[in-house]
Amino acid sequence: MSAVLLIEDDDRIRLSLAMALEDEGYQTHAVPTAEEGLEMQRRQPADAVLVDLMLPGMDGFECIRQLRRTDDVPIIVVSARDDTHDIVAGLEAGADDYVVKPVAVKELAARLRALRRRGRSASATPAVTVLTFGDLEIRPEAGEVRLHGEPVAVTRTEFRLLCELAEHPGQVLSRQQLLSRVWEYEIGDERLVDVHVGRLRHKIEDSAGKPRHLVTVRGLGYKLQP
Amino acid sequence: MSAVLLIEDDDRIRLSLAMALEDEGYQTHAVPTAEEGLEMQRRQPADAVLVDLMLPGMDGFECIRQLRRTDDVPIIVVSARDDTHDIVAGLEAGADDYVVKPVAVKELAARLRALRRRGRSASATPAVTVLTFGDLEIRPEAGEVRLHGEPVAVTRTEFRLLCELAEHPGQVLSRQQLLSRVWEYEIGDERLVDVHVGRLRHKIEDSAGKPRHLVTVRGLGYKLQP
DNA sequence: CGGTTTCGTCACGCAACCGTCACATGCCCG
DNA sequence: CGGGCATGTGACGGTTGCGTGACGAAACCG
Repeated sequence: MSAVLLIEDDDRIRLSLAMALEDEGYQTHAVPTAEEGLEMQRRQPADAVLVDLMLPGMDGFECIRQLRRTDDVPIIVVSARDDTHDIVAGLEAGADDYVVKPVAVKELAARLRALRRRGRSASATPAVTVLTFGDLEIRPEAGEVRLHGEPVAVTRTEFRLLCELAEHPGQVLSRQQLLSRVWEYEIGDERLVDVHVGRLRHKIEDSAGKPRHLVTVRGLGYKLQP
Repeated sequence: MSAVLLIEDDDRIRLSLAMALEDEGYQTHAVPTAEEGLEMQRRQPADAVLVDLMLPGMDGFECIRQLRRTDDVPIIVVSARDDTHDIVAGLEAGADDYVVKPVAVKELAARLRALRRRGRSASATPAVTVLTFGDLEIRPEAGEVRLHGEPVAVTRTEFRLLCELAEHPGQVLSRQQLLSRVWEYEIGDERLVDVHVGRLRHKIEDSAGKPRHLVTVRGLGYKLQP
């Protein structure tokens, strides 16, 4: 599965294209402006970018140039304008391909595959597994936790606790189990777990009062909701 | 200067396109059949191939597949047929791009440049792997490190440390793992790693206080961020 | 042989983290 | 409705982890 970022201001086209891409098996993020697209790509890089040229605010050409300053991601221009001048300008700005709307999604998918084949191998891409719980991402090998794509600072015990829960999604783990697996205490104060769960919640929950991920099951323990 | 092979059966198009490409600065070989094209590419490989789909004898699809068996050269289909089915089939056969006739030579040239930018395929360039982490480049074989394109003087242990981290981008490596892989100490003072990391940081980070690449993950170890 | 670079060790100090406790809050059930 | 128990939370030392500067030994190089 690969992720695609779609930057297109026309609501109808954006939504329908996004849905069509999802159907083709692409995880799609769609935004209406170049600014949002750049922000998105910075926070959560996609594997390919589709960009319209005529956008409110920053236009597509400038968007491509900005992207190219830091990113080697495949870029396809998807524009209604079909004159040679625009095509050349788009490609010269740094795009890899240029298609004219309306375009069949099958064709887009084929062009994405062609680009991926060709794709640069040199740039370093982390090969880390990601455990996803809604807007919460956990990368065990990277020692990293992200909420809404933003890295969250988590301490070592909190991280181990979170990983332990994440390895058993939706399953309740008792305080005793957690003590034993995270702390390697066979006996100890179970309240210790509460404290760390509490601290963790403030970091990975939008509202610590009403946790959506790290839920307590009264009398039994805690679990991490998918 | 780069050489282009044009495979197109229509005499008028072939000749006019070849001339136009010459004007754009491409050294062009134009042939009317797939068989001749393959022979040509075998004897005198061009840097890019333009191929029509409807050809007498072997058709364009088969021609592309044959080419791809031995050659990683950029291929652009130049066809009169503009339906999705053909486009997808052409790209799936191994082409990198597909344009519909009539096409402006300026556009063709821009697409060739875009492909060349992306190019760098295994067979085209000698494999000097370069690991890129934003503005940081590491060439293991060359024993070279560059920051913002500027070479940075790094000692031998620092270099090996850096390579070890770079080979696992985004992954946390513990001090113990680093000691064992870089120093081949199975036991030893883990603080040794800290010291070298610290020294390395002063060289490859713009601000050693707030490292952007060589990040420490408290309680776990270090990692190199893409 | 003298100077320079690199390496490993050590000690110090700051900052972050951890575990404990005490208290507040909320939930269950009679 | 109210007691009792389970859980949340805030504060507070003690501890640990990490960055850093200094130093001597070893290696390297002219």
